[in-house]
Amino acid sequence: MPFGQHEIAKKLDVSQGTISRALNGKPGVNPKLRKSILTEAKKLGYSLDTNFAARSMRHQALGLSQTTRVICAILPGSLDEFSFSGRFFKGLSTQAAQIACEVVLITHPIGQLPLIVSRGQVDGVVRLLGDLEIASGAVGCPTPWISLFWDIPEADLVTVGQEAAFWKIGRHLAQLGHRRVAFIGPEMPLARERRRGLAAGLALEDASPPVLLVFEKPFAANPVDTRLLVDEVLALPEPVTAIAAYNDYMAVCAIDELESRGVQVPAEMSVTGFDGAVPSGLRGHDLTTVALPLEALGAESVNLLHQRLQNPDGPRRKLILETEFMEGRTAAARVAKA
Amino acid sequence: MPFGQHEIAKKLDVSQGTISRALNGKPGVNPKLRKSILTEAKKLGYSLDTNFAARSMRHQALGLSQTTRVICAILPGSLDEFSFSGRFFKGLSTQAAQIACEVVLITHPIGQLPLIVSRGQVDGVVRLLGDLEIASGAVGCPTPWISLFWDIPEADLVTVGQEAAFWKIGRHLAQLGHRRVAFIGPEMPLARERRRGLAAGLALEDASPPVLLVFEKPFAANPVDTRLLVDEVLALPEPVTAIAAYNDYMAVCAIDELESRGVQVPAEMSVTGFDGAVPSGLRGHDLTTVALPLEALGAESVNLLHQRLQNPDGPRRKLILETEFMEGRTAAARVAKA
DNA sequence: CTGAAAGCGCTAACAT
DNA sequence: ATGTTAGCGCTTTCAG
Repeated sequence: MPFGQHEIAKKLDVSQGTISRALNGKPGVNPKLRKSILTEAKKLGYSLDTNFAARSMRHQALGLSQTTRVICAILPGSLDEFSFSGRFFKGLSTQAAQIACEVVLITHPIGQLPLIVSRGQVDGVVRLLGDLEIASGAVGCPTPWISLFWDIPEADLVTVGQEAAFWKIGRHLAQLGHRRVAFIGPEMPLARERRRGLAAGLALEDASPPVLLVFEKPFAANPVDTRLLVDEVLALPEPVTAIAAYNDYMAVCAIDELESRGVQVPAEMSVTGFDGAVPSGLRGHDLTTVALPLEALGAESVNLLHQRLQNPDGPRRKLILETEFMEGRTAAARVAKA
Repeated sequence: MPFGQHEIAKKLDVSQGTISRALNGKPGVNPKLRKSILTEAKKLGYSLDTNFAARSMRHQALGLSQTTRVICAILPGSLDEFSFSGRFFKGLSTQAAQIACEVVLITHPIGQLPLIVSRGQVDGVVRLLGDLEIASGAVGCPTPWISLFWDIPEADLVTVGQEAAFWKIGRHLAQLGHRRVAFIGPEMPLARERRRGLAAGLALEDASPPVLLVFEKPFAANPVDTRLLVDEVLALPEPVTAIAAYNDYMAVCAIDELESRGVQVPAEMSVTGFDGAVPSGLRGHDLTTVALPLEALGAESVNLLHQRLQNPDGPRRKLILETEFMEGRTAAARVAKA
């Protein structure tokens, strides 16, 4: 069914090599002949992409640049991440268009790279690793790639200031009068950065020293573990008045658990999140959180990747973007105890 | 930088053909030798995908099935569609995993197919065409493909019952006492189906005959045109009490316009949408609408595509799924005029 | 300006 | 059981 340059060559009674020259815009083809070749190719629906495999094989043989003009974004597969993915993907696609590239999105088939990546059909990859992959350490990639949020030695990094973001949350809670706060999250380096910022934000000078209690489990960013952590928080002999969650997803799960146990949010317990990407199935919570600059993260990822492709041996780069505090309705002023 | 089977052959001092046989699991290789070949390949990081281009070229030469195990979903590029895309993509990916395929998502580079499609790097395509493409009629595709919602002769169809869905909206509005209703939408075949269902739903037997006023413009599913249509509706000498929009996006835009002109929703004007995919930037409206079965649409698209790939010359198929009416807070009972 | 031919890595048919 | 070879469609070099 597919056909090649030979087909056009036969029709025009020239050699197949000439067709190649004409289609590639190489010099040394009679302008008249070239025009008729281009016409015939269009008529037959032939383009140099028609037999892309052969072409790229030949390019490889000649050590040519082998650029595919395609970038692959790999994101965790859970539906809950998709309000994240939407705006991020928009940023990726828009910026990619600026450098004449396309972006394809794929949710991660765990434990291995997507086929189009392992087959070398993309120039580069932008990737948000999941907790499990970080833990397993299996993060190879045959092309240059950008890591989102996780600082991986072999990849360039695009992230946000974690400490600064949680400092904003801490300060907000402090201003609301909260002095005993629980942090719930997974046992990960990112969680450590976040609670460090939180502690700093809580430590406003003109208030009593804050108490930050940390509740962490290995892979806690799921409903079951979040509920367990919340239960632990509620079982404290001396209660806290606020829970700062590792991310919005955990915050929403925590609110569910609190409400199901009869604890009013924010009247009896303030809850904050992080990332501004509340699962769409759980609307209306109007979470107090810190929003990620999702479009910018996408756009800058493409920028950094592009620079890396231009200069494969350049120094590794890290880009840290700013976050924005979002006041919602899940954190309120601490009420004095009875 | 890339290397081939020849590299392994040299290391083990066998012929390259034997490497090929071993890696492809063909008979006629000494089990011991095979094992050492597999081990060496793994050590060197070689797989049959390493030089995918050469392999698929050879397959083509032999007329083999040429299956890439990759499906491409092409959706309109606007951010506003993404709450749609998320659940739909989830359905696609989940079902694709069942047939050992991967799905990549790409937002549409207008006027041409994505590179991975035109290069023949995917087995099939699932595609939601935009208004403009429908109008321009340029819908070619080198692989089998599924069209979402739009009935295109050359593709299988996965859609929902448009008339039935709007019948539910019409009935709901009728039950709330609305007899004069405006439909706003683009000038498209789908819009005609929708308002036909709407008219039927409004025509409850035990009520006065309804009046359905139609306001359509060529490509009206955007904020500017929606506002203009709403203005036209508000300028009617004899006012309507409800606006049924072509989709949720137009409904949300319409509500914005109404509120900016001091018209209370739903107190003074009821508004309904369609598709259950409210743009995430415009939450909290709690739209009265009909929800699409997005996961099912995705899953069934993959199913149908899979069947088509199994049986390329089978009859064209259309799959029509059911919708679900969602009572929200933007449609209320008609209040008696002063 | 154009044709002829080499050769990219792979698979399978044929030879040993 | 293993080695050898043809040839997929393409780009480029070398002849003419």
